[in-house]
Amino acid sequence: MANPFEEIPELAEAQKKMAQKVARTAYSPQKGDLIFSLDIQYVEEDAFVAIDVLRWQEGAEKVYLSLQKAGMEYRPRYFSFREGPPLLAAILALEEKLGEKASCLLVDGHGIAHPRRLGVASWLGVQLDRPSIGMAKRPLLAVDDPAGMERGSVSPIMQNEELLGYALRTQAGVKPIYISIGHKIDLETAREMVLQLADQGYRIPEPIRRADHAARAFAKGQSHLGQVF
DNA sequence: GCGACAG
DNA sequence: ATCTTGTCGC
Repeated sequence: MANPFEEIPELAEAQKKMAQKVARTAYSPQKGDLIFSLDIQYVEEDAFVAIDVLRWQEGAEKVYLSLQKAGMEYRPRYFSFREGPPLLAAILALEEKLGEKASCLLVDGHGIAHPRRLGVASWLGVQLDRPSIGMAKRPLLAVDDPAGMERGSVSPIMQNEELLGYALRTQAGVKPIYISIGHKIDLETAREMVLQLADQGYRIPEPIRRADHAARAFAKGQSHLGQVF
């Protein structure tokens, strides 16, 4: 690739169109709601997907593993077209197996805190028409660090006059993570849920950590941290 | 003109 | 994301 930062007009257009479907409606998690937290490790084009399943305010249930294919090569700003399809396929297969659908998705990547407001969390939320939250370890849009060093401190991710997300300090004195709505949720609820899920002293929310660890082991040929389906 | 951008 | 050793710290 001569220039990996080059825009892809057809996909940029698809992003704008899908971004118009993002709903900022409220979602209030209820005790017992099924939450899927997702991560992928890649070995070339093989996508080793891990889905952490938990019930809100009840606790972790299990991690599931599924081998899928990457949607395309990685390109900056087009991450959703690489990681979205394998996540979507794995989610649908798992919901079929469980006979139950997730109430909300927690995704390792951005939601609307994206140049065209279509990060992978929004892509997935719109595809499934389900509440989703984006949670990234690095910013895509410019943002300051939260002024406060205490757990829960935030600073706004702004684009023009619009609030698109927060840099959120999940633990005192650690680097923030970057959260935004994916679909069918409001930013304050997303912030509260992520903070509540990052309750074990780590910067990254527990269910995403579990998915990351399980996907890592799975990609290395081990599946002892989850159930393959 | 050059550099840089989730995972 | 992945490629990769040792090293520091809880």
